[in-house]
Amino acid sequence: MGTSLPRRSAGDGRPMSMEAQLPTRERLLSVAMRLFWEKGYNSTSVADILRESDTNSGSLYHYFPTKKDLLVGVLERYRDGIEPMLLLPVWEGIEDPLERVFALLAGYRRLLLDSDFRLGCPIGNVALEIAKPEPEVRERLVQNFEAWTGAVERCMVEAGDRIPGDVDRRALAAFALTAMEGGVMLARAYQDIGPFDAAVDRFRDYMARLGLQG
Amino acid sequence: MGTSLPRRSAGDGRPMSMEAQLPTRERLLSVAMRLFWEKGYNSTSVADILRESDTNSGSLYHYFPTKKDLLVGVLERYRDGIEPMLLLPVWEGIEDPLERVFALLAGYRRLLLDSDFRLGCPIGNVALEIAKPEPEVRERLVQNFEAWTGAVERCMVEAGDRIPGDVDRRALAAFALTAMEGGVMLARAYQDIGPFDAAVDRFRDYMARLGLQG
DNA sequence: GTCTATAAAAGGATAGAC
DNA sequence: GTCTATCCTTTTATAGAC
Repeated sequence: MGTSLPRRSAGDGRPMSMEAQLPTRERLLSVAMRLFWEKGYNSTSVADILRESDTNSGSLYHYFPTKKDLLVGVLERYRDGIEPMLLLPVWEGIEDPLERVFALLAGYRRLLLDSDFRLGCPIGNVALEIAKPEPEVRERLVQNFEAWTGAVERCMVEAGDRIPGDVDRRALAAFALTAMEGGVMLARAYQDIGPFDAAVDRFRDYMARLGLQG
Repeated sequence: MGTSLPRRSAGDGRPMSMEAQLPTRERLLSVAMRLFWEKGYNSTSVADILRESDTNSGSLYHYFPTKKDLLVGVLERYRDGIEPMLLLPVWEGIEDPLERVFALLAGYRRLLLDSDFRLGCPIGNVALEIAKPEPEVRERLVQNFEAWTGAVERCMVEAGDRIPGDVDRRALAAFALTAMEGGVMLARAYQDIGPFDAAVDRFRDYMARLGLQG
């Protein structure tokens, strides 16, 4: 009995989260993803991660020799989660490719509001937080931006002749990312969704004027 | 003799910088501005600031009871420096208000290139680095963004009927800020000026299409 | 792979003489 | 206002038994 049940008990009175049932390595990544997102990389200590994941130091350093290695693992999970965890939910029931672009932006809007402006883009945070990222980290940041931009670019391509043929789809997708990141930054500083909405409105207006000129 | 000369000698062999001649409080602010910009707030230790400013701990804590107070002072100096230190230099010899907007953006481009992508917008860095800024800090971040946006808005207003009357000048200025911040973030992550140029190009194209449709 | 214990350094901040 | 010395906490990381 109980052979493959989670070996850790909730006997300390703390509520048992879903994270608690994961195997150690996954549990560490899951908790680190959340804490890096909420508090930032530098402001999250290894001790924070050990406590919230109910893991011992020896186990963490068994899987991740340094804190930076843990960040690399987290960035890879963000990257691999863009399709299933970010795009799939916000694109549910939306077929129109251009509507999908704005549904994605609306997802960040929702996140800002639901978190009272504590959560924005986890990649953008790390990108500005770490002044001189080591190559391992920087490469994963770029991979995340590339995956995001690539997905939006495919929407722009699928929009076909609704966008004039001479407009660079890739550049349009990159501009959506730029506007999102800038909008998230300002909304968090102002603690007001206004600057984010303003950025999306300008981007939407740009798209509209592009179309009108086809 | 030597009554009002800087009381600190360069006898330790290190080169004497211009910062070294400032009174203590100014010297601390000057060095902290530079280090927060280069390394970020969290990654700059009080010890770093003391070493680079050749100051004793007691003096720093005499002027700034906590590290956060020092950050507040730095943010106020960034804010007050926007006109004289940022705008005045890049607008030198440029009278056309719309050209001034792009000259400002070109200033950030220059900064990224000259610093090999180590320096971007010091305000944007802090805005994303500090997950839950205390009110004192957050207010100064907003003041910086407001001062920047206000200056660009005045350019848009001065452009008069070159921008159609029904276009919101303030919204246009805010979009310039959004594009700049997003562009700087991506350029630093990619270590490539391409993403920044792409953002400015899209913004310029948007401005052009606005004008054409007046 | 997991556990406890702890090292070793860096962090922000303070005390008290001058 | 400045100086030296130092406190106390937190930090990342390691040792070595199980």
